[in-house]
Amino acid sequence: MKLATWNVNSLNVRLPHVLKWLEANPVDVLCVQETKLTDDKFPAAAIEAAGYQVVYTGQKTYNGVAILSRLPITDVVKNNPRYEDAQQRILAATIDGVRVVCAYVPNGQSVDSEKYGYKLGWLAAFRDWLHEEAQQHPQLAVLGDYNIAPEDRDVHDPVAWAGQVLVSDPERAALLRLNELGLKDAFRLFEQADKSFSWWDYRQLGFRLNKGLRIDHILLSPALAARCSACVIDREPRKWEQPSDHAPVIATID
DNA sequence: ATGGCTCGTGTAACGAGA
Repeated sequence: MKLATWNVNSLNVRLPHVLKWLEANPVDVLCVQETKLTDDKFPAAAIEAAGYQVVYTGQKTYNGVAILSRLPITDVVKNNPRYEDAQQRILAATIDGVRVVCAYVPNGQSVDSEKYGYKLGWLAAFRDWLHEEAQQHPQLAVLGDYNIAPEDRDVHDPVAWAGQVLVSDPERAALLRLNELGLKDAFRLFEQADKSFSWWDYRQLGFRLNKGLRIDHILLSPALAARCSACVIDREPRKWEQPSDHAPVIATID
């Protein structure tokens, strides 16, 4: 079973990229973030024609998440039931015995903004809810755009980024509290090349100079981590015309 | 240097992303 996550930065613009990528990478599950589409505009028919079932929850202009699956999807939950939030950032579903959570963690904008406080509060509530999910579902995978680079090795220039949003200590501590639930970063279960990133700024030749961050993650419960045999970032679609600024991350579960 | 891209909105700049 292959599970993937990809922040597409507008599914309206990126639907052709998603379909092309799925054709070359027929993963079983793809979690998508930043669809930026209300549900009435979601391109469900095109995705189903490609052989995927899909569930989604979106809003106008911002946020929006979806789960695409080749296998039946059951027990769908939209948003964190413990946290009142108008922003559409979470979907959970059970697929082939695995509880899959698709998450778009708030960006935070900057450490001195109100949005940063929202991000930390959101993450605390996310942790509390995942604690329950982990107890109910031993086979738990939490995939998404976390908007946090866990360590300095996940940052192209740790000195320039020190203390900034996506990298700051409180954000990293919030991510560690998810790890304390037993959730492991699938990417770090394996040897990886130095300077492996999942996002590159559109500006200043960010991708060409590999000035990136690793902020998209697949966290696995202990039972799933034990079944995981690979985790990779696919840089290929970042090279395509009109790309998303994020690359997909894929975990293989045996 | 608060710039540099890209997207949605809406049809001109502007907010937001990361």
